[in-house]
Amino acid sequence: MLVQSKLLRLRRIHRLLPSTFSSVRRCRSYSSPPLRNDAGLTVTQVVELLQNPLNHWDYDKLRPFLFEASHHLLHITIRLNSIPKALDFINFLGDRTEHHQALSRVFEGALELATQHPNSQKELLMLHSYRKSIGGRIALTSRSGFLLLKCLGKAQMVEDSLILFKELDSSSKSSEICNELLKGLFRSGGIDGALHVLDEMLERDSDFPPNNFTGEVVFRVLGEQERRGRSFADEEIMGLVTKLCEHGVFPDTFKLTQMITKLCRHRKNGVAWEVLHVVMRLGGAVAVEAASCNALLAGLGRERDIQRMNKLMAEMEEMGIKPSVVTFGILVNHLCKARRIDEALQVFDKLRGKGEGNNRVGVEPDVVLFNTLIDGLCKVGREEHGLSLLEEMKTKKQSRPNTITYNCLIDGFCKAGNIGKARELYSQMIEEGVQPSVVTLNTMVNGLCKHGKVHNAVEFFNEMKGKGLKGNAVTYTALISAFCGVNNIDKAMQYFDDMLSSGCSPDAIVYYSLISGLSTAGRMDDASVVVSRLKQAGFGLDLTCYNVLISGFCKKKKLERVYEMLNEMEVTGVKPDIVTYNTLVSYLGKIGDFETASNVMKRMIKEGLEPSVVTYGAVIHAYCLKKNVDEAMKIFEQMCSNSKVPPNTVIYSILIDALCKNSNVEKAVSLMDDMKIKGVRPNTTTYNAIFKGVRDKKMLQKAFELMDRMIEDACSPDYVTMEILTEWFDAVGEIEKLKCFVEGYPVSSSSALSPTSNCF
DNA sequence: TAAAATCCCT
Repeated sequence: MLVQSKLLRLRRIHRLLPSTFSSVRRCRSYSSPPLRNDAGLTVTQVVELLQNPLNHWDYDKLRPFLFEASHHLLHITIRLNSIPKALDFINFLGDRTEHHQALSRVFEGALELATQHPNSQKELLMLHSYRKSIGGRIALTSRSGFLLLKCLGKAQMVEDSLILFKELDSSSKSSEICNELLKGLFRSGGIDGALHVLDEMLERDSDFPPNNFTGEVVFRVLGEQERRGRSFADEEIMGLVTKLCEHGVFPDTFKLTQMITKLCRHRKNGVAWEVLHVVMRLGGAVAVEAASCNALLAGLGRERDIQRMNKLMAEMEEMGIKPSVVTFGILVNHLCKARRIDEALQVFDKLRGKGEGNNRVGVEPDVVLFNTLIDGLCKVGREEHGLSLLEEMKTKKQSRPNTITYNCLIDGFCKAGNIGKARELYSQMIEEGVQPSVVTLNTMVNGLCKHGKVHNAVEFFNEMKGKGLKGNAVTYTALISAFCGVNNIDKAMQYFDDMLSSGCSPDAIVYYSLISGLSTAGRMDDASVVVSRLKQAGFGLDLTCYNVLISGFCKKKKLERVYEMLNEMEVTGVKPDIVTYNTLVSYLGKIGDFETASNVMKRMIKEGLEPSVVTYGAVIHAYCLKKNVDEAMKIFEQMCSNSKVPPNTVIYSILIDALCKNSNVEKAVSLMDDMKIKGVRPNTTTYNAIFKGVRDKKMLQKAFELMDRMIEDACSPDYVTMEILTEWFDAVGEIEKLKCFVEGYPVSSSSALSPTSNCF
């Protein structure tokens, strides 16, 4: 009976323990009032007693402390001020009593001493190992559990943490302890364990509900960019946020924004939306500020989700969440990217107070907003309007034009072909003291290259190098593509080497442009070298790159290399598209391998790819090469009746050429008429084919008629046309008509006007 | 400490 009542009393004391944290801290000054046990000894006297060697310790004098006031043992242990002595004390008592509370208190004291130690982490771990070595016979107090979990968490000892947590009885568990465990588990990537602990904390009427520190830990982890171990499932994120908010624990603006940003970056707009709305619903405008909404708006904008952007903006207004200048920046950017530039300008005018309701929002447009608009205007060819905004910026202190402002405008004028204005803007920015960046350099170089001024581009680049501005992968891509474009492959290769030796790190695109240039030039060996260099640099080929290479190898009739590419595509998981199949079908048709060509087409259809006009063209071309024009015409008829893929200019040209070569000029002429009816515009190649046919059949009148039609179609003759017609017209004495034709006058004798009079 | 703007390949 007596023992039982004592135990009960002890348990009551025990329950008070979490609140003794602060008193423990106060004890560290070792100035607690003298406490006396039943044997008349004060705490100070006991501490003195324990300073004696171990064999002088008197258990009987100590005993009352063990039962009457075990919490005094904590003070005594701390005042020993020595961890080895504390351990002696534990061993001494452990040999003499079964009383767990006493041991627990002394152990707690030892842990407190360890936290004071300069190398506290090591000492705490040592005490943990000690406790483990005696089989965990020492029960843990709440404070002990807290200290040990904190240290195990730091040491990332997940297993030990979990075991320790399980050992704690539920009355010793507290929110603080759970938080420490969570922190440790998250630190070592043990999400599953952490979620389990959180489940307990988040239960209804939990003894250790989540507090703000729990929120700190959990929300920080949810917002982290990358983490080891597995990441959270969408439902887990939603569940945690919802339940924590239901317990009144909300993320701060920073963490909420970070969480939403992360979700949006991982293309999880749906979850991001839900998260924000849970916090909005449970916490209201106090818990959600514009920054978090901005993060979601930006994510929605990236996915072009206009509807939800509008909905969120409306909700912000309804809840009284004040939009910031960034909010409007995102909105304007989105409208510009959707090419809805006039709506963007309307929003902008509202901010400037130019529209109706003078600036109700109280947000001044900043540099970014101006830049966004200027870029938007330039991208739709309204660079002059952009220029007027530049002037407006110059008059405002808070939004002076910066490098990006000029970059946008320079690019706009370059793309519009106004290189002169682009150069002028460049000089202007230098005059205004706005520093050009590598983007400025790239924009100018690319603009000059795209307008046939490769030499000027090189000059500009060298000039900038002299000013200490280095080029990057983008600069070299522009130059390499330009030199490939004018078939100066050696120069392109030289720039590629320059790039590598100048220490510029190439991106995948610069490799792609060189591979494409080399392949189109038929230099497949060089292309292969670049491919292996690309792989060495850790990049992979993409679909278009494979297509370009396959096409190059086909032209060189290197079938084994084509198959090599196709195999590689399969291994690396790059799925062939219609372009790949068309290239193959076209090649197989040209070498006359109809069987393989038809197998490839079957596979293409099996893969769910519909034959395109190019596929039909390849097949028709193949039949024509085999002099099987009848079969080619049959396919053509099929295309005409199946309106899904109507024949285009190329298909007509192929057939007209083949019919003419097959001496069926009448049919070819009727196809020309068919084109006119169907509204398919012939090009120079088409006319060259039919001219050859009518020349071989000496159908002079038909030739005149076609010449007039060629002029009507605004299609100009090239050197092939002239070759076909000159000798023939010379022989039949009609060379004057050819002159008229070249000048763009009608020549058909059925014309009412006298053509010759017009010619001279 | 998080949220909006510029340049390159097919």
